[in-house]
Formats: sequence, structure tokens, C-alpha cells
Amino acid sequence: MPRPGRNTYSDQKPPYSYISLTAMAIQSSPEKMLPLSEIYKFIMDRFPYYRENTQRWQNSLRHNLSFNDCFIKIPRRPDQPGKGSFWALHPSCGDMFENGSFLRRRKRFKVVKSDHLAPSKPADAAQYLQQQAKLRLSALAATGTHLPQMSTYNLGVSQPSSFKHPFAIENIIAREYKMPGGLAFSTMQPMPAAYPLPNQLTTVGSSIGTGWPHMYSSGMIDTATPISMASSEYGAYGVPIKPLCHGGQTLPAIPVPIKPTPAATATSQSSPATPSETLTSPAPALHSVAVH
DNA sequence: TCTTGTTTAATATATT
DNA sequence: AATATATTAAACAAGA
Repeated sequence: MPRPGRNTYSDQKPPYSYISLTAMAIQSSPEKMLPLSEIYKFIMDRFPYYRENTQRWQNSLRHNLSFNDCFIKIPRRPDQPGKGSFWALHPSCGDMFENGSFLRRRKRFKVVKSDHLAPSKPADAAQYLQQQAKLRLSALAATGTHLPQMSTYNLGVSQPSSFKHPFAIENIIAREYKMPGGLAFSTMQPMPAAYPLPNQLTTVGSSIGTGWPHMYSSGMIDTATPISMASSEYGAYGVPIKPLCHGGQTLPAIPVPIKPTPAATATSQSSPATPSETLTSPAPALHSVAVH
């Protein structure tokens, strides 16, 4: 109670590690990649706690970006002026928080670095993402300023309908309300279909009315995503998120359950019946592994 | 010079 | 308690 005045609830430290915060930021962007400054912005916009001590946590964040293999750096294109590179999630990092805790991953994601011969470096992934982004951008440009049929384009090109990267912000949010436990993605499996193809139309702005004490909702969000627009009312699986979040300002009493379910100890279910299948994309076999 | 990245080392905290 | 992961600090390089 050092500060009894305003900012009562929301300036508590969010129960998320820098890794998860960063992943959220990245996932929330249309292109699934962000420059450092935008990651900062995302976090500060939504979590008042991080509007202070910026020196400290931003250093930590940077450390995390370069230290953890789950983040990959994507060089800027000449047509994308600005500072620094983009940061994205490694395509095969899978669901790093399937244990239900966003404070700690069950395992560290590491890319095996055998500078052998065909090291299929993250550069592949980077290139791929970059390419996707470009595609998307030009497609956007082509449609004029308010992308009407974008969804069609999306469906055609990318996802088999409703696949969402485990890190999609809606998924994170969704789990807050109900731990599905299903969604059996093993980091070990090469999940070629897991390429985080940008599917922004259903992703952007979904973090609006989340009833999190530490998370800022406020009417306007996505100052960072110029491309956001209509149809942003729908979260994962095409379900409208509004109802899920009780209109908006209603906050749950609890500060957020972060305890991993004891039962959810992934008994290595081999149910590949996940919604990721028929994606025949040029998945450059990326050798990665969850290091113990 | 400030921002962006890398890296090493020491602590701190969660999980088992 | 031991171990794995996360946080923090700090030195340093490269670029804009």
C-alpha cells in the first residue's frame, strides 16, 4: 500500500514471464513479428506495472530475446524502414506454456545447433515469415484501405480454417477461463503445420475486454496495429469474445489462477487429432528440441 | 549518444 | 534439497 491512490489493482506484477509477455506481443501483431520498441509498447500499454523501471525490465527483455531460442530475429527489408530487426517466435517452439503456467515453461526451447552441413538455421524460418509478411502486405495494399475479403485470402493461403498457434493470445486468454487440457502439442514433434502463419483477422484486438486486473483493457487497444479493423470481435475458434469477457470492465475477483493443473501433466498423449493437418506448406525441417 | 543486441555471471524463484 | 528456469545487472559491440 505504498500507493493507496489510484492504480490500485492494475499495477501489480502480472503473472507472466518476460517470455510469455513477449510471445503475447508478437502473437498479437498481424505479422506475428515486432520490433523491439513495439514489444515494449505492447507491454506498457497493457500492463501498467511495466510503465516503471523500464530500464530494468527492458534490459531483461532484451536479454530474453537473444538468449532464448524461441525468439528469432528477422531482418528488416528495405521497404520496412526503422530501427532494429523484427522479432518473431520460432516456428517450432510450439506451446511453451502448456503446463498452464505462464511464469515458467516446462522446458526450455532450444534449437539444436549442429553447424554441420545443412543447419537449417532459423534463417529459414525468418525468411519464410518475412516472405509471408510481404505477401500479406501486398495483398493488403491490393485490396485498398479496408481489406474486405481478407479472410478469404487468409483461408485460402494459410490456415486450415481454425488453427491457432498455441501462443495466440486468445488461446492464452481462453485458458484463463478454462483449461482445455486438450490441445496436445508436443514440442518434440516436428509440427510442420505449426507455422505461425499470420491470421490477424481473427487475432487482432482480442485482448480487449479481458478481465485481468493487471491488464489494461480500456476502450482502445491496438495502437500498435494499424491494420486492425472489423471482425476483431472474434477470438479463438471464431467465437465472439465479448460474451466471454462480460462486457469489458467486470473483473474476476481472483488475481489470476496460474497454478498448473496437477492432472494436466501431459501424459504424452499421442492424439494427433489436432486441427492441424492438411497444411502443405514448405516447412523447412527445423531441428529443434526441448532441452532438458 | 541512444537504441538494439549479445553475452556472462549472480540471484531469485518455481518444480520435482 | 536439488534442479531447471527466470530475473537482474552489467559490460560491450554495432548501427542509426
